[in-house]
Amino acid sequence: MRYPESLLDNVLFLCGVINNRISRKINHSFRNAGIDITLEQFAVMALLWYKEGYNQQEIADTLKRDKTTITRVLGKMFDKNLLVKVPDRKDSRNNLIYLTKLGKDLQHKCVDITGNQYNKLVKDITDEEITITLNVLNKILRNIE
Amino acid sequence: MRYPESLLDNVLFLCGVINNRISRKINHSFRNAGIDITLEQFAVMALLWYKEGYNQQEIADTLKRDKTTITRVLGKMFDKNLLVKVPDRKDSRNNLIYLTKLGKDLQHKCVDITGNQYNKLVKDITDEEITITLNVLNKILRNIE
DNA sequence: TATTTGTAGTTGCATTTACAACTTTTTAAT
DNA sequence: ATTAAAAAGTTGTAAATGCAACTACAAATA
Repeated sequence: MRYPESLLDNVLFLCGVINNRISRKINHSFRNAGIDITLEQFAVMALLWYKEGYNQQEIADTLKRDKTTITRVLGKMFDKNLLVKVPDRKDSRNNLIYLTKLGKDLQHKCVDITGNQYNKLVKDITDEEITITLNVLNKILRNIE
Repeated sequence: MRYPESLLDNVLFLCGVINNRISRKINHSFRNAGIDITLEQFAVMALLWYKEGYNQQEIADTLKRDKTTITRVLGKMFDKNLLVKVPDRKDSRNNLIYLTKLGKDLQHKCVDITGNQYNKLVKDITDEEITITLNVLNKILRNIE
């Protein structure tokens, strides 16, 4: 039994706060660079970096969000002409998602920005520490499910 | 330069996902126990466990949320008669926040539930691993600010 | 003392998030 | 072959979240 006394000794609290703070920070960086996109929207673009043509459910599963969340995030990205939705001929339930030219251009700019931020965040942390942390967080994630 | 390739090798992604999943899980536990409260509302109650009479800004600072967020979370808790807002005589800008009888009763039930959940989440993780993880997360948090 | 600056709180607006309930389409089972 | 079950997507509703702009009050300064 080791229930933490202080919030900053609580892994779960820290995860929540880091999540909020990072979102704000990166959203800010995007805006400063004149890029009208949010971190959540970027997460979709980052996925499509490796492979295009996912359907919405696959995107939801990979990003570990509810599919209704993805419906709405994608909706905003369609409106901004970053993505297109192509009906799947083989299974008409699926929407396959592709980047537009505009989406691809933005993707590159955003990856630069987030890569930069990431390096700032993990400075003065050793590779070993990161490895252990990743391990612990993945264990916690498995323990939730 | 070590920008992670997979999402599950990304501390920031993991923090976000863990945050979402935990919220859902604990909100579910509360609902199953017949408690009409959310994790965020519980966070406020947990704070007041140690000391009552915080003002809203202090609550926001401690929970690392914007004060507008706190205004609204508290609003829902006032509606449910969990908290009361007392004007500060010494500085009439402040609202001092106190638990009601109902709030205190719920507080106890909720602490049991979250304590239980916490122990499940960190099972098969050593104290040393937790310590390192806390250290890393706190470093990241400082690097954001 | 009067004015400026700072702090606490609220409201309008937008985004992300999920659950419940629904439609449409596909797959499985009887 | 018809029915039942599962899967993909959307919409309604609600909570948490933050930013911008605002009011009200307090503190500092000129």
